Amino acid sequence: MLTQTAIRRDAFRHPVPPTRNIPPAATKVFDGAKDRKPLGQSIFLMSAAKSFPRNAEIYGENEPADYLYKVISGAVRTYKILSDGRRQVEGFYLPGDIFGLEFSDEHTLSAEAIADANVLVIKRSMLTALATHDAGVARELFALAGYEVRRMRERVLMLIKTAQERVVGFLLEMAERVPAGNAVELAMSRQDIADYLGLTIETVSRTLSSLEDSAAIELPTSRRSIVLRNRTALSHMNG
Amino acid sequence: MLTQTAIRRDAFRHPVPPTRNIPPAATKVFDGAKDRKPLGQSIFLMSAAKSFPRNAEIYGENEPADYLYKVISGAVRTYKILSDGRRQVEGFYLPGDIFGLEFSDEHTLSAEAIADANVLVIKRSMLTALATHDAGVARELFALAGYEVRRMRERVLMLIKTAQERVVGFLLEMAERVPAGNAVELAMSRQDIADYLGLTIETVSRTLSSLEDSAAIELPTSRRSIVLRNRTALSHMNG
DNA sequence: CGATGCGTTGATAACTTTCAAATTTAGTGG
DNA sequence: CCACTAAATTTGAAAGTTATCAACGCATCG
Repeated sequence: MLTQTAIRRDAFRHPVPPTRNIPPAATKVFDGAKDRKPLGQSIFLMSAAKSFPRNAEIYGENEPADYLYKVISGAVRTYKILSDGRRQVEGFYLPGDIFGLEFSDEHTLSAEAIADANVLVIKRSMLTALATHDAGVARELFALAGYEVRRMRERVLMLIKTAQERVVGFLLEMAERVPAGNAVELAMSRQDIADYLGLTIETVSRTLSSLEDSAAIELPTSRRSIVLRNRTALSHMNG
Repeated sequence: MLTQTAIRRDAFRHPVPPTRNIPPAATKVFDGAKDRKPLGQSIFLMSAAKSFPRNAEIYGENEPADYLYKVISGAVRTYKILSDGRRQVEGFYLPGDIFGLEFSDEHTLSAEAIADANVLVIKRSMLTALATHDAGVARELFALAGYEVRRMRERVLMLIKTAQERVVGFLLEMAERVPAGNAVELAMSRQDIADYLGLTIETVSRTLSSLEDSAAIELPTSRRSIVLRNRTALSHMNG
């Protein structure tokens, strides 16, 4: 919808940050992962780079799902708007994360850049073709699907819990995904978090304040940062 | 844990009910499904049959995930027990449904028979081997993972809604999965439903009563049956 | 430095859970 | 087939949690 920069074909030379210790990837199709190889190792070799300004739409629900994406920098959210206007944020994607995986012709979610984002893009038809001849690619695609399933199962588990447990779970999740000590830099707004957790922004805010009161976290003036003060206590609160 | 009958090797001759119009399966790995082929067509050709009495454990969390299962008759639930005793039911599996798909070495969920159940069982190592040589098997496994992802996404969407929306969503889901007109025969108890929807049994019961009061459904004396009286109204309530 | 939007806080209402008890169904044995 | 027991479900009342509506405070950016 909004701007998007030109597509370049030099993905090989892109300063791709080392893929973080994301999901364990399966080494054999449908086999358990013993070794923790980063995901999407060979999937994005032939990709193009693209960038999106803050709040730009990357793809929309019901649009053809012709590409797979990998975040290089910035952050992305996928979401769905319900008929009554509620928004459900399905996931946050940070550098190294892959998003846009679909199993039918159309996207079932929309994707937007939370902050200015650079992403790698690869055509799905290309991947399909590659997977036919390269077992490694097929394996990685399967591993990707597997990672998605596990992530979703954790998400379901989180959504049946109380507000405090959800917020704490979110903080711990983020702390794990952005390993920068105890200072967690959040790319997303409170509203994003609320829509991700199925809560209102007020409840998220109140819960954070309450966590600060109990000395479990600290809320610096820079609102997008949260410092974990007592992980043990937080883990305990996580259910 | 409980009894389990002998394993037979004559799965070919088993009166396998026609796979219902479950998930659309991809025809090409990572490709959208144009044709709606039933899932698990070739996966269970080499399977063994096994039966489990009501409430018997089929597998437990943290046990090695060495098999994939397909329901022939009866019903199965997968679930997880949280540290504080809460139970989260992850899914219900009816005849034709496949369960037990995992992406690591161990089961992340437990599975139990809701009613006396006959299931087909196939070794995962066998599938892995088959998939290496048979692209059809590999495709089906990928499609299965894709179906799981979509199911989970719908589940997440359901869990951010109100109690009434969840219950209505559950009823419509069941009506779709067990196409028997408007009389939905539920295999599971109210407690199972509650744990599936992240609600208490009282809330589920009250919501059903309320739906009956508004003439949207009818609750016959046989408690495991629910008649949908007004699907339009129900769909409207579904959000 | 002031507008502007994001985030926090307060008060109240709505919803869901909890605790308790009443009903009803499914089984069992006579 | 009926009475009886145990289990499941429903219903009621009160408490607890989260949402809603409203106002205020405070970063961010022009």
